[in-house]
Amino acid sequence: MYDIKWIRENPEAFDKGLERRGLPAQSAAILALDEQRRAILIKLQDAQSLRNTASKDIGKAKAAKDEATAAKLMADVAAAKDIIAKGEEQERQIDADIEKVLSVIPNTPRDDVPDGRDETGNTEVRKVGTPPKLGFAPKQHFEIGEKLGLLDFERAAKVSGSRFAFLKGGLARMERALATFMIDQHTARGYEEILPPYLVNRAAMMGTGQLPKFEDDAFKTAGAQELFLIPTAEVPVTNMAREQILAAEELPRRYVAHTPCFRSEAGAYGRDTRGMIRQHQFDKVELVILSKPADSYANLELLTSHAEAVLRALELPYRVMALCAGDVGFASAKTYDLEVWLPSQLKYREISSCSNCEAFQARRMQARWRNPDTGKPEPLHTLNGSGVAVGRALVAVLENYQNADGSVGVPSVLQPYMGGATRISPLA
RNA sequence: GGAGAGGUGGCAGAGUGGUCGAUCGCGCCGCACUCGAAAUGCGGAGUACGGGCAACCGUACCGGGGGUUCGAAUCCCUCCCUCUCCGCCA
Repeated sequence: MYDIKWIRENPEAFDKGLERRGLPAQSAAILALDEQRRAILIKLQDAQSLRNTASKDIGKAKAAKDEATAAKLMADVAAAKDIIAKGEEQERQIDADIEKVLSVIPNTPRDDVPDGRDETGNTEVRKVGTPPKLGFAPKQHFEIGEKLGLLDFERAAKVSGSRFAFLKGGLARMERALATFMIDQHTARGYEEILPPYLVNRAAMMGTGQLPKFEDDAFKTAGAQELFLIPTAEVPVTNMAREQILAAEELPRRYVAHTPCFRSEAGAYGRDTRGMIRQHQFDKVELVILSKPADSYANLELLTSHAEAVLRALELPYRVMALCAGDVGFASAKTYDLEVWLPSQLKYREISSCSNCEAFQARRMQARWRNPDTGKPEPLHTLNGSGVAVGRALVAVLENYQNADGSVGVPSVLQPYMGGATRISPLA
């Protein structure tokens, strides 16, 4: 969400940001609404002011038993009331109009974000590790899992539908081991472990920017109480700061949360239909940082390096991509994606996305800090990143650690979490 | 699910129709005293929006929304939330 004052003062920068995202300029239309709003406000407040002073004088006149003056003043107030009622209605309307326009405008990409319309404009920042030489034709992760008898999409289709899976035995355990390992690694670096609600209200979804624009992507409860299944732990965890004013000493706050994530994948028909790459439900370990604005880009580098550390520890080859202006998410000003190597696809695939949303989400949820330089509450900066997607990490381990005989090696850092097992074999 | 009690500024807690954006206390900031600190004294301090070059002025906000009234933190309706007891339950 934009600060309308900022648009007023920086209309060119605002339109430039929209243009970089491939959207038409909107500052003129928004500022016209803003002017209308102020004209309405001035009228309304004048009338309210008149009513307030007259009402006080009525009190005084009555106390002085001056009924004639009181009666005259009451007539004045009656006249002002009509203006007030109309003005309040107009203000409500114009506020709603402005909110409607602003709430669907994405964040401005930061200057150092590369130009580009879509993912083809993303640029590689660095590449770490080398793809394994397997010496045989690599299988896809779902072939490996099904052959082991530990991954079952057909049963899941009967129970839940497409894009769900049952994990069994060693695979289920490895998923759990991955998540626990990741959490342990992040808490050791000072992140506070959070177990948040998996259902959130509309305001929370608005706060982080999933709503109002992307309602189709979310699962929603059908009962009397409207709740959304979280598409990422970013939503509940970032919203912990909603309507708070944090002291400067409390920043940065670093949180790690392991949760299931639920996505309708409404626009993904036909993409990644087989396997676990794109599911309606998947687990993710999420990192969230609440930062002072001045530190937020240093924190983005740090956050990204912490997500990378997971892949390094698992010895999975990956690369870091800087998303271009046309590809950064709605709420983000700058995003790095981590992409992990999948031998069966001979491709790097997204496994983490690390974003600095600057004040965009903070303004939506009124998350502030008290700036000691000004003494005033100001929006803080919010960052989030996957550290990392657990389901996709499992996919990457299956493919990169597969053996010719169909078994799968266990990365050494995971072995302590799996009772010392060094490989996954079929269920006995 | 049933019964009751509440939601007021960073915290705690007054305020039941007018001069209340709101007493007092704690905490916070500044100043004085002190070598320094503590204690004490004096002073300051909410948030948002609008107007103004500024000093400053105005408007709104006492859980949300609506109503009564010339005037609402205070009265009425409604919704939400919290707490206590009972029931049920992992």
